[in-house]
Amino acid sequence: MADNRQKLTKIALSKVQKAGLRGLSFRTLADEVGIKSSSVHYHFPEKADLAQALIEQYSAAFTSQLETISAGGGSLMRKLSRFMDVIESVASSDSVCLCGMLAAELESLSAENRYALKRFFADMEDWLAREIAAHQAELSTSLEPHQLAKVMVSGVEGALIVGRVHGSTEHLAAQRTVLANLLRFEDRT
Amino acid sequence: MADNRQKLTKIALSKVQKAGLRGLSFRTLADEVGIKSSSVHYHFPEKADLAQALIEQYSAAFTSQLETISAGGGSLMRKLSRFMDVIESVASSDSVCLCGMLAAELESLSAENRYALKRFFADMEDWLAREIAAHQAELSTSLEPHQLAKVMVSGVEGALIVGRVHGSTEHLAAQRTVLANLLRFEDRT
DNA sequence: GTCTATAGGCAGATAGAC
DNA sequence: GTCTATCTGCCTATAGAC
Repeated sequence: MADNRQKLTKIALSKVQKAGLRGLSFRTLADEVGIKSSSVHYHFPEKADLAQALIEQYSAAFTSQLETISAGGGSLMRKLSRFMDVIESVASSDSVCLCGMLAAELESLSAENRYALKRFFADMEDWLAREIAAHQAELSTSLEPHQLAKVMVSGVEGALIVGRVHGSTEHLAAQRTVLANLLRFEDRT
Repeated sequence: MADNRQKLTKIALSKVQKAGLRGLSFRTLADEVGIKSSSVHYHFPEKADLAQALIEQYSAAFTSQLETISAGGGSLMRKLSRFMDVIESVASSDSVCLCGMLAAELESLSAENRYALKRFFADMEDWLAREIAAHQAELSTSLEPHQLAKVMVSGVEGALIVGRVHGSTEHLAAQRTVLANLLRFEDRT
């Protein structure tokens, strides 16, 4: 089937979010799809090609969700709350953010993989900074939007990784609470 | 030499902070110390034993630094700034926090390793929460100390991992700036 | 697109000599 | 404590048939 490529990326994404790229072998991946590892190499010649496909797919889906949030309008509180919803949705069942996981494995990634990773984090930061700047009047702080955005990016990635160790989502929840505290007004949307 | 055990943990620590536990092999580790891999197994029968020694050593050193900060007294700003100094000192040269790295590799760790990891993060959080609670009057927020502490733990771990992707310490610096903004008074110590 | 078969390498771990 | 030697297993990747 031609859609085995899709099955591969789908299963691989879930596996890498749990065990990392190193924790995924072409053999076990092939087994789960019901083909042989050599067939996986047909779709993705090298492991770095699979990783690249995962990052690009994941980034595109993420960006698309952020655009939906922007288009939905409303207060900054509403937007940031929905941003946290998106982050939370990837945290289920022993998984962390794909790119947070790969960032930990940075040393074993190809140059192309690394560049795509950089872009993912930069895009997230830029989106946050843009939204914050557009709603600065709602903020109870005069900190630079990009400073706040950097803290948020670090915060959610760290919360996913550390939270998983404790088997809880309390770190993400704390992130939400502190975030809300930075806002001058309550959510009225 | 009997102190080969020390050499092993020293080199292993540095390697794991860069490449992860999976990125370290008994063979290459042995090479760097100038012995054979079977001799490494003499000191650490299984890889999990080496990991355990690393976590415990790292945790003890970290705790000791936090105690020094507490004993030094001064304002909360001063203490948190020194806390950030400690975090920054592990960030040099493509390294992240040992426990942040291992947290990403959680799925491949032994039960004992996982428990030691949990304790590391819990201890850091408890220290932060304790200091915050003791200086609550200096805070410009009424958030729960443990909520703030969780955000800081997530924040610094995430900043190390994400910052490394960009080859910069800006994420850690942003953490510092936002932290300072939570404080009501300026540093007068 | 998928298969069989395999090359070639590296991993963790152990046995037994010294 | 360290060595040589080796077992066993897994990995990425490729060649060539179908």
